[in-house]
Amino acid sequence: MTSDLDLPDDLFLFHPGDAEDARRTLSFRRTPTVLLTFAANRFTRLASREYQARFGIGAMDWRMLVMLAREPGTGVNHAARTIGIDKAAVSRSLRRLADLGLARLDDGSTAARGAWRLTGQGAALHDRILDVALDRQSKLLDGFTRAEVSAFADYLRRFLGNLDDMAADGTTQTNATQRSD
Amino acid sequence: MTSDLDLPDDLFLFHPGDAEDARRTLSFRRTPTVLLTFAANRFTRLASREYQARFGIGAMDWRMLVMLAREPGTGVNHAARTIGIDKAAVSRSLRRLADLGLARLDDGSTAARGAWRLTGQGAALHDRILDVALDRQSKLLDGFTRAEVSAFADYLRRFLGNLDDMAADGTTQTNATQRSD
DNA sequence: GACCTTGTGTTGTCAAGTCAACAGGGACAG
DNA sequence: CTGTCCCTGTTGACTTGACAACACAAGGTC
Repeated sequence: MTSDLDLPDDLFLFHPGDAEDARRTLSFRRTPTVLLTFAANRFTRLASREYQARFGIGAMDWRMLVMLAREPGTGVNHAARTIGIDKAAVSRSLRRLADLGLARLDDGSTAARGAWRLTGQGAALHDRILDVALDRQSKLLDGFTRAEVSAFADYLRRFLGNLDDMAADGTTQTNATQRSD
Repeated sequence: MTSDLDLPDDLFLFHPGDAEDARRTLSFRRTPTVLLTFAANRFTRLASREYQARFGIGAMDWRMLVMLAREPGTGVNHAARTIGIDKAAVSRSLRRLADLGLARLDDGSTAARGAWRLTGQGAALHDRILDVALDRQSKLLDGFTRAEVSAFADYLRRFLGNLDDMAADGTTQTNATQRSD
């Protein structure tokens, strides 16, 4: 609990300089949660548009491709918990991917416990988009040293951990996101 | 352009260990854009739910309260550019806030160029939520030193800057988010 | 003053994701 | 074997934000 000592609220507040009738409120430039939200929204929107235009799938479907590339045989629930979105959205995304011929159910899998994997076509598309995604990311991390990138990722992981703690406090059901590798 | 030298793609890749049929793809733990998206999605969802339950407004409306607290007399377009979301969403949010008696148009402002500000009730609600928001954020930054928080914010700002550059490259219209304070 | 241009705000439509309710299969106790 | 419980996945209703098209006022030019 170092935060109470080291992080006075004042650090994050915007103080109306020449006053008029502005109020004491959040600083946009110094408040991590604000910056985080801005950055993620803009990033997702841009990526979604580009992937849709170039490859015909959205950002959500791309995430599912990665998920299936990483863990063939994944089910809806596991995927939803891993990437932290609703299982309904996952279910619909998988249906889209199946319709496009990019993913399929394992032969032995029932409707109740589906095991999904990429088709050959899906794997090929995944590899193509992966190149683009890495290129985009390298542009977005332009100017970062390797150590800074590591620190950035470390901060985000810790933030996510605290987020899981907070979510676990609020609800009985432990719905915390699973993260591996 | 240090990134090309310092950031080999390999840094971000997940390598299937015991192989089976997993593919080379993005690492979830080490890829900043992935972590960023996860963190922001989960944060917004949790915050939205809590604010809705406790105060009857969503995360979007809360952002507008902050915007109006910071710059009374703001118009739809300026607000949309500042907080980086669509002006249509801003327009509808302002209507909601007006219906709730939390915001109002300046007396002298026309429909075409509206100047919005908080009502007394809106200002009071803003101050109440601000306390909650600061408390939430302090929980989420638990374990961070002051220096780390600064570095975190700095990375996010730089990321956002690169994002704006990328968006500017893609489109003629310079739609970059304005950030002040 | 009439015209054009520009910027602002509103609205219709669509896609995406969440929540809640439900269907259906497995596992397990008796 | 059978009933119960739990877990998984699907679907419908709803909310939110994005995109695009439009209406409209303001300002400048001739």
